[in-house]
Amino acid sequence: MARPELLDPVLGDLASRIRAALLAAGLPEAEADLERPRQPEHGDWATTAPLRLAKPAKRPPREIAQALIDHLDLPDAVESVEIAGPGFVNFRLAHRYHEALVHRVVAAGDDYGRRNREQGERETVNVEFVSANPTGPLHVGAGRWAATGDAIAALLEADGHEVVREYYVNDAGEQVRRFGESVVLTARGLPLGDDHYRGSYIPEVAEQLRAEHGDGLFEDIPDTEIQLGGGAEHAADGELVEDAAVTADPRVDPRIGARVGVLAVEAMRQRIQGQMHQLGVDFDVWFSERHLHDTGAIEAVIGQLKADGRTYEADGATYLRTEQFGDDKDRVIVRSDGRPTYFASDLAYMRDKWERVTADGRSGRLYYLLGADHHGYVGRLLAAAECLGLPRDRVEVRIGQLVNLLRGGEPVRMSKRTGEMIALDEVVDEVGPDVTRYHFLRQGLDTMVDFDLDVVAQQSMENPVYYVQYAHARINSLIRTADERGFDHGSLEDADLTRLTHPAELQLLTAMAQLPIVVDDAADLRATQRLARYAEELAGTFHRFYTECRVLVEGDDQLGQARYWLAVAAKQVLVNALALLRVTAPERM
RNA sequence: GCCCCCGUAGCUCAGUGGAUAGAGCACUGGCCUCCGGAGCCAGAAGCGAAGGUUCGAUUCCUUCCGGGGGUACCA
Repeated sequence: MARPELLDPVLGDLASRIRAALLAAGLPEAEADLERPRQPEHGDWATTAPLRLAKPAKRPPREIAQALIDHLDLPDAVESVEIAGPGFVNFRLAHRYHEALVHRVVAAGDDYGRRNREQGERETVNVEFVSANPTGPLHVGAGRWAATGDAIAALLEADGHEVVREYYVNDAGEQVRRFGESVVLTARGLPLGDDHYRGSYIPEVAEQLRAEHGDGLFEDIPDTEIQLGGGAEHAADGELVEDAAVTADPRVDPRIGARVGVLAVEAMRQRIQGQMHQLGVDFDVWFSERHLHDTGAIEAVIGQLKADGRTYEADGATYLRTEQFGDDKDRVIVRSDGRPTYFASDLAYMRDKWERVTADGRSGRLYYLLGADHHGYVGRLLAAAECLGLPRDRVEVRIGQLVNLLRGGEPVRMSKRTGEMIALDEVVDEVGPDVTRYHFLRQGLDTMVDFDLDVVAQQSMENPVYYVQYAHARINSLIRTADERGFDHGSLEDADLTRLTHPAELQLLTAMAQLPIVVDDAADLRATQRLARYAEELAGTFHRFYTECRVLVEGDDQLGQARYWLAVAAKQVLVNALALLRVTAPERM
């Protein structure tokens, strides 16, 4: 639950006065909640304290409400108070509150809506998202995690926390060698096996590596000359070769497959980084799984878990006792042949992240954003956190439903096996980054999203992002026109904001006042759609204001100036909301 | 079998226990020679079903119905 009283000094003042009044009236202690009534006629803010107190105080709610009002020392910023319905107490803000808001917004500028936290209340949050395997380009679905993870990170930052945006690169394991084999076979012009990766990007990677390393890269070479992973002896590469005993394609020397795989994976990772950047998403950390192998972090965490008595041996394998922490069953971390599982990497990775976010005594938090296809991981990740001794409430795993890619209402088949797919960058090229991001951000994570290329490509109200951007472009046009006509807007200090009395003006002001609360709320719930819907609402109130209230009015400069500054402030709020969604605010469109 | 998500207007979706459940699309009808009509105003239309908790349930719990997804010593 958002706490408006913490974000707005006026509301904070009101809340404490309510608490004082309840106390003075001899009522039991209660939260002085403030919420916004649905109906505008019910005022700007309301408290439900009397309804909550009815039972403990054994008095009717309306009577309590009256007692509250009788003892309430009404602040200047509140114009009126009344009892309504079963026992709500409604407050209407005085006009000076709205006037002060314009000054607040303009003074705060880009910081309006952002919150400062004391050191003790600030968390360092590691937000891990996308983390798709670098064995192929990203598809549209990854765009959802990219847009959402990035916006949640931005919201947490605005809410006063420190954030690290992180991508976990699965650049170790058998899939790397298999990916390498696919590239080698393609480079040699040989047919691929059933287990190989396909798709037009494979020949592209083969060509790129050929250009960078020469043809010899794909040829089998004598044992004495082989070098793994750019010369260094990588444990991961050693494992790759060992794994190959069972699963390798006989046509490709596993050492060649592994070596090419490592290079191909890095090439793919760079393309993914480019895809992310194109969407406006730039990660702070690209964390290599290989790094965990190289540094012995995996063995270390296994050793620690064994020492802590979290494991047991069965059938020659090592199991982690995750079931006692809510997982469906205990999980293997070391296979019977001695190789660690991916889950073991996950454990080492989690420990590494936790050490980073809690370094220097900071208050850390781990946030995982996963697709519904990984929902089975939630239980084991949370159990893993407990096995590692991490506080459970500091590890958050959120699941988002998947994306359906459509064209003209028909599903676009995507199959990794046949390689038939439309990559994320192709989609973004077609419809643009703003539309792509916004389309994902305005819907909750629990809802499955249809991404219809034909619909999304339309520049109409099928895409509310244009509605919001248009409001911004309109304000700019307004300011431009005022300039061209030599309109004297004066200074904000001299503007007579008491002239802003039209209902459309008051609605706009009221909407503008909500941004800090919406940000807090959305950050708290990790719900980007809150912010997107708010931006639409704000744009709507501006459009109505624009239609009903002329700014460049003839013969009333004072009114024009007041409205001019209102528009300037509204633009700032719009810009700030769009910035958090990482959607551009165009001057013209 | 077990687990997760969803079911709100004709369609796509908001709505974290509060008062008369909101937008967009689609449909119908309007918008003064004037700052951008990608806009504004008006109309009609809805919480899958049944129980329970609560002063109060679209929201929390149970069951049922309907739709989507997940269930490895895979990666």
